[in-house]
Amino acid sequence: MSSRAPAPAPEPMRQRSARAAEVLAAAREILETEGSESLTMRRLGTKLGIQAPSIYKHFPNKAELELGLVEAAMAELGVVLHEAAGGGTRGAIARVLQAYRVYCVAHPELYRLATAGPLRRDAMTPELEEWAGEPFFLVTTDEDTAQALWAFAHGMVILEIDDRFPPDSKLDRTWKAGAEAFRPQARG
Amino acid sequence: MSSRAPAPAPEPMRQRSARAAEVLAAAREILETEGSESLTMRRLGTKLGIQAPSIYKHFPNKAELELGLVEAAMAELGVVLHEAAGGGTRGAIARVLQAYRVYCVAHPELYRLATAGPLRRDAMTPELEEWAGEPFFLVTTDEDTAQALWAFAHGMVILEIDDRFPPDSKLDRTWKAGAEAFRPQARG
DNA sequence: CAGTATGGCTAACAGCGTTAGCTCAGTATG
DNA sequence: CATACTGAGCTAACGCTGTTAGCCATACTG
Repeated sequence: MSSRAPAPAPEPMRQRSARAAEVLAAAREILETEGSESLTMRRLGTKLGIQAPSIYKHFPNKAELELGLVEAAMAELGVVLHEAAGGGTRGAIARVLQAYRVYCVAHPELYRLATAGPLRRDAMTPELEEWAGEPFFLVTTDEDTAQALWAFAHGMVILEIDDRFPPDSKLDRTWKAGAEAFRPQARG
Repeated sequence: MSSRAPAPAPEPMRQRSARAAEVLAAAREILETEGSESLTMRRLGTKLGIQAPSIYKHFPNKAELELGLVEAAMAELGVVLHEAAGGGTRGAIARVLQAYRVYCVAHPELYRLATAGPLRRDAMTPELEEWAGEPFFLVTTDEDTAQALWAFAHGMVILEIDDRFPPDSKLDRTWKAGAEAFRPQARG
């Protein structure tokens, strides 16, 4: 079905202290501008005008801090995808794929952090993941196809980000081929 | 076209000293049985009955050692895929996908190592990557679809390995939905 | 005013990849 | 045979990482 639940609101972000939010913002800036290898506790401390151990007054460990970044990324991506999924069934799959690509390629380090390795569902805001992925279900006819479409999108993005495709690849065409394959009706 | 080059032989592996091969084998065993976090120079040295710095007599650095593992994985995967692609066009896509899934899920740590982050093409055996991916071209009608199919397969595998799908997912059905979507003819 | 939380600090630890420099066995060469 | 060289091990150490312990000042709060 193309209409499921009425998009159950983006989930209230886990509330953090003002200083913790600053830490998170600084971490995000380091990650996005200098890469994941530069996101160290000491580097982060320097950016905040603080010593590294002081960060532990705001986050119990680095994993928890990264989890904050991941949640933010998933929330943002969810918004983008829901916007793309809304507004008519006509070409909805292509729109969602396009939105997915644009957001993820614009935030490669964040996306890699969010999708590398196992997901710590226990520690995450419940149902945030589910909500963010919902648009894929909204634009497909069944949930198997929705998951397959998501896998395609993720594969494309991560391979594009990591520069894994052959150097002369025309990725616009690859995305189009994928969107075509998943189009509900017979293809041309 | 479904018939391209006649599968240009699996590439001769870069020749290494006997001891280097032993190091590589030990590294692989650690990686596959204990996980990537356990693959440290000191742990590897212990397994070989050697001190960590001695490993540098055989490999210039850890990255080069890992690259050896990646090459081995790609060669093995290439063989598996070529076997699956051969033997008739009937259901070839499904067979290649199945082979991809079986091999990668059986070697999750190796696969993650091989596909995480940018690929160092300069240091790799030339065309090994191309050859390993060739089966996707052999079973599709055009190269855009081939790349899209590969992206789907990679997305599925990496998400499955990292346990990223919702807990109750029936992944057999998801794979089937993907194979169905990429089937050359109109779908049922 | 006393007490307690907040948020900094320094010193330090274990583990990581890696380098420098030594040694010793085996082989090849004069 | 003696010499030199090369391969492959060793220890000590460096700089980096995340993290802990313990100390101290400031600022609310009863």
